[in-house]
Amino acid sequence: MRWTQTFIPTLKESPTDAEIASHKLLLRAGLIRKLGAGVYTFLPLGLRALRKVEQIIREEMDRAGAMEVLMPAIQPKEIWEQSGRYETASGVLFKVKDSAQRDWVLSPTAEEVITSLAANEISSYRQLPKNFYQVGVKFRDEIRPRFGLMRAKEFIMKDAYSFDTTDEGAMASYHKMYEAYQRIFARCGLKAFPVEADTGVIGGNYSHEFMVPAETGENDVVYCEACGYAANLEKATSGLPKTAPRDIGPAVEKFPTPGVVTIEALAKEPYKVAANRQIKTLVYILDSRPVIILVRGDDQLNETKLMARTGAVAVRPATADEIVPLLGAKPGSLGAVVNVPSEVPVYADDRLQGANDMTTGANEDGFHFRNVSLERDIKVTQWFDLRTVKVGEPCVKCNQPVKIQRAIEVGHVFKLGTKYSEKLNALYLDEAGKQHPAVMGCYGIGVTRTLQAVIEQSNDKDGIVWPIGTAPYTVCITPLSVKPDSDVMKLAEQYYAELTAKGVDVILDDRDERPGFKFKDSELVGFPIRVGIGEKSLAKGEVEIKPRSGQLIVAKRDDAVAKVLELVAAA
RNA sequence: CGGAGCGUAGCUCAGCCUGGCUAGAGCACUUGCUUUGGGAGCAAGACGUCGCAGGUUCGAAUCCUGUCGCUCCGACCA
Repeated sequence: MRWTQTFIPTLKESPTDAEIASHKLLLRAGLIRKLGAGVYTFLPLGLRALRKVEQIIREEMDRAGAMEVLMPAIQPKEIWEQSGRYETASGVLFKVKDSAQRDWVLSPTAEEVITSLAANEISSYRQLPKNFYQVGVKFRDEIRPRFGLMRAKEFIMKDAYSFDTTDEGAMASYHKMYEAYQRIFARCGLKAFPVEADTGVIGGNYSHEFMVPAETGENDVVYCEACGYAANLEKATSGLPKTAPRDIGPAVEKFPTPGVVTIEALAKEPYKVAANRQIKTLVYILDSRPVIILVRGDDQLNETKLMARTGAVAVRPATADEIVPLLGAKPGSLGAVVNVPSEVPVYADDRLQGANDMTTGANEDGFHFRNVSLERDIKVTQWFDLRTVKVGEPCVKCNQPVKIQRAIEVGHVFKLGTKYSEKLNALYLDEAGKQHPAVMGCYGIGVTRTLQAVIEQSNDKDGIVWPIGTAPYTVCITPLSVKPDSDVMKLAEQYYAELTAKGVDVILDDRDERPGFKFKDSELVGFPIRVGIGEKSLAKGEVEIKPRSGQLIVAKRDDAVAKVLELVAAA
């Protein structure tokens, strides 16, 4: 491709709405343009990079035995109601009506469609296992689109769905995808690693996310350098011991605490109750039903765990107006010792199990109880792991201190089980003629997000530093004179023809611009290899090869193509 | 949805508080000349419903009301 024949609108300054490096560079390097919040046009260069990522994904999915299909992005409301997700995923579903007032969903994912297909087309164990995938546009009614392609209303996703006869088969399918994902991200030039993950409204019981470490990510990953344990903070547990029991008096004791409504205030003079000897009492509304939640004073409730443990679809903290009539006191004086309505369940964090000598609110403004025993004084409906892990806690597997890292989620694999196949009747007959639901898995990769993650991970002060696998063009030939009959331009044309014939993606910067301008542009866009041809060095029979991330190489004019091919092969 | 902020040329922004003649700068763009190994110089030029609607006023980019869009923080997040 010749630079003058494509469209690469680079910007010296970055538009104000870009906040993070990768978003700025996507705009500045002329890869994308914004149409509206979370909605972007891919320009020629951006589309080429996107296609590279897609191509890698297709090759690895095919290699792993999956088949490509293409499913509708417009889906009837009914199948979403059948799976139950019309309600549970309601917050992010794009819902539309056609002119006949029929309801449709713009697809955020395709479990319903593929499972309907399997229900109709697959009837025998002889047809299994199968894994279908597609690459296409997905929609999500993001409340707040952010960071360019990272969190958009419309994006490209690769989604795959496996069907097996048995749980073991499903695990095998899962692992094939898990391995394919590792290959895909490595080929994209990304440092991505798998972590244990929550399954959210997709459902299922086993799941990993593929994370790219980045401070601008929207996830926190807990990991242990000693043993390799890694989990999303929403899922992670640690090896902290339970609260140590002590010798205590025979009964709880009420004491006045006027104006004290925080853990911190109670920890100070004159009360001096350490946070780890306090019970934090929270009231939440789980699917419109109030519950009391107890965690230790120095712990934070993890709302994702709360949803996962209770199966709730929507959780939110109760408001003060809801709490007062329920427990008789305002937040800050709440507890679960007395005055707990019998229909309100009490869920307590495991770490409080067996704890005593604790202090908690008395459900009376301005009063607390001390000398509280969880066992003796509180009727706990159910114990759960509900707390959020903190940096430095002992690893749940090996007891070494864990670390926490921000990260971008680029892929997610789920073992779904039979949740969808049961609801949508994807049944098969086994050898004995007995009917079973297929055991499913689903596997997503955010393609556009992956592209941006590559840029977020690979850039410097001058611009993007494309890994060779995802670069829109691998080589940029930069003649410093573009006069058609000049030796410089003739050689540039020759290199262009030779490299193109060898299957290398080459762009020839044939713009009649000053050298500095062209150099800056090629570095901003980030082509992995630049071949510079100038009159002065050519007079000595030399040209310059500049890897974007390495030292300048001076090559003889007749060796340059071989040298470039060598660099491409080595990458 | 709660909080904060911003909408003026393709981009970055000034002007608004304290209303006043013809709405500005830099970059980008067009033409010419010069320049030619790290985002050139000079000259000339083109580009604006000042987000939109209404109001106040002799007069509104500027003040008021409404509305739409965008950004950030929070909530949310397959």
